[in-house]
Amino acid sequence: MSLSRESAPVTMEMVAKAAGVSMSTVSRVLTGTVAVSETKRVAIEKAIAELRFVPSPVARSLAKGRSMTIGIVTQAIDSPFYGLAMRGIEDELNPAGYMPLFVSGHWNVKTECQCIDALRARRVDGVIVLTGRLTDQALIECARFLPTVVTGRNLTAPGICAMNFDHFSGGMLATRFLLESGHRRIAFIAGDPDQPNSSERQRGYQAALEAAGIAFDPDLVMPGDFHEASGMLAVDRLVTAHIPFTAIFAANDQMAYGAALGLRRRGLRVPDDVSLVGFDDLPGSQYAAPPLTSVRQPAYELGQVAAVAMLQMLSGTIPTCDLPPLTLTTRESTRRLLG
Amino acid sequence: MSLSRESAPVTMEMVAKAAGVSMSTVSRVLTGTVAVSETKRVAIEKAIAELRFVPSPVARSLAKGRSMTIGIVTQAIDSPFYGLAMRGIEDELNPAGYMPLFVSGHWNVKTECQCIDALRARRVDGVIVLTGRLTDQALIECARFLPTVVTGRNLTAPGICAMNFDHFSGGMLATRFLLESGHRRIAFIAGDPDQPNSSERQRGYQAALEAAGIAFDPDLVMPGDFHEASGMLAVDRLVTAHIPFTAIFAANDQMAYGAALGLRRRGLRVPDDVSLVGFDDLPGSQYAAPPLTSVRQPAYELGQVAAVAMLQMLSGTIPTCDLPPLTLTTRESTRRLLG
DNA sequence: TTGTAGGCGTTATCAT
DNA sequence: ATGATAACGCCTACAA
Repeated sequence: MSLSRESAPVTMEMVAKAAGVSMSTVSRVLTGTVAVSETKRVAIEKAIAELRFVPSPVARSLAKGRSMTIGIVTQAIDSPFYGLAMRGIEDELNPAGYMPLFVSGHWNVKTECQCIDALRARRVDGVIVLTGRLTDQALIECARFLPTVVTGRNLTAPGICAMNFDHFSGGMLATRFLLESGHRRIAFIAGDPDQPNSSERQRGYQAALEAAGIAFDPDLVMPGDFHEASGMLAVDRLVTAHIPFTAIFAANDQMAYGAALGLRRRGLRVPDDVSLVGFDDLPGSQYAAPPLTSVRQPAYELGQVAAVAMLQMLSGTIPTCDLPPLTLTTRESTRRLLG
Repeated sequence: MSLSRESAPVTMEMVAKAAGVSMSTVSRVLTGTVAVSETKRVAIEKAIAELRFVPSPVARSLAKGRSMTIGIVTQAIDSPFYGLAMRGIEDELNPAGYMPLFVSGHWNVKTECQCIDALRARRVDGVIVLTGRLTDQALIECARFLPTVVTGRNLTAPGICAMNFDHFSGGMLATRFLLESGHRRIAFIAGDPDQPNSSERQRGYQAALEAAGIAFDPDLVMPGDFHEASGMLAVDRLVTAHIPFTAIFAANDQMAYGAALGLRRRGLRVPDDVSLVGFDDLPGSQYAAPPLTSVRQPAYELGQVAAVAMLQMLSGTIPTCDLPPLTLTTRESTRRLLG
């Protein structure tokens, strides 16, 4: 296994020698800043091709002070939701010559801070923070050094571009749909209260009830943490406490999956006995059994918009931080309640 | 938005000046290679802390020729299966001071090649390829320059550490379980034939049938591509063609989800009418409706083992490429067929 | 248009 | 133990 690998990479100096020119000239055709005589250019390009020379971004970074790398603080590299956003970022950044550097904050303020430090140490040219629990202050501090875009919160500060979906409206959307389907006893499974938009969704739920003239019943609100198990537990509690309900609105799809399983365990069918609505519209929701009605958060587009905004900041133009409105994807987990 | 950001980062030179020593000495306490007098050490450490100095990995890379970065060629940054592996990699690499650099090959040979080129250009210290469609030759070529570990295939070559689960055994495991549960008409939904281990799983299926003395019926084998839709389509075809079956073994969980939906659409219940087994045991399978019986591939552990192997190669020791055997996780999607 | 020289922020090799 | 000094590979004035 102790293999002697290929020697040092081809350098610009070798190219210059092969083409019979100076390194500066090579550098010029590489960067394309200044005109170079046709004859030398072809000679250099030939040498580059023959030697299979690739300029070192490391050296380039050191010389220019830019790394062509954007740091992305995601919460978990295996998150189904942020995975899509990462993909959107990737798809926008790569064509622009930038490379995303993904690090995971794990919904932990301290870890997220370390992520940002690590990214700054790596000399990234900008930072995109996908939600997380960082304080606004920490982000403002980050923006003092680097162009910063953050999703999942509203924040106006110099050097920061924040973008957020309207989770309140999303909460209303789902609840209103259930109300219009004839449901009156709608349980709500809340998300992790420590996460930014969790309570917004609940506020939307309550607002929709109020608008429909339905009294808010706190017994119908179950705590949750955005994971499947908490959705299942919520159903258990509801049933055990003999609290009547004909529909459930879970603050995210994962909890809805858990709730579906909980209902199944109790012999309750979806949607025949209970209608179920989630939030996020994860890719898997399309193939859940039954396919889940959910408030769609276009995560891929979120990533794209975030990346474009970063590119704009980098090029000195004013970033556009506008996100599309949330929509409801109706599938088979909900049904009209016949009066 | 045109904010004037903080000026250039603190350099070692500034630390040296502040501590009244030379840059070399600062470098020494940083790298900890050579002894430094106690008095100077504290002075330097004090200066580092006060100036909040962080050494530049970029400059360090240039000087040392190592970037402390490992390139990871994953197939999709949002893949549920490889997401777990990436997490395992991350969790092993970070404590060792290395940072993973994730790029996506999208199951496309050309893209994967570009990924490797991009990683080499970024001067990563090693490459981990998560499966993919690269030719063995391409990997051997890669290994000429960088320590390379690859998952999902068996390959013995200098400088390469390959690791793979025993998909044949996995296929047998699932099929044997169904056979032992009394099933005789077991349909198989195949995976993408272009992916390395796809046919291995099918071979295991056939071998198990043979071992049980059951004639292999090609009508029971449906083509698939590892995506949900193809699982659903397979069920459609099976039912439409009036091919009798009491169980389905899908070559991965995603197709099993699709199959479950297809069965549901046809009014067939799982597991009452049809038992269903998947392959991978994705996190979501635990909360599928019903929870899915599946051949468990410990993806997180795979990532860990791959990362450890890389670390071992980097440190010059012989890497261990052994993976745990595949196991079967039995859940509610399968039932004993009463004879 | 082209080449020379200096700098980017570290580490490593020398002397001392 | 410490301090100059030369790499590391590239970019960019500056000069020609």
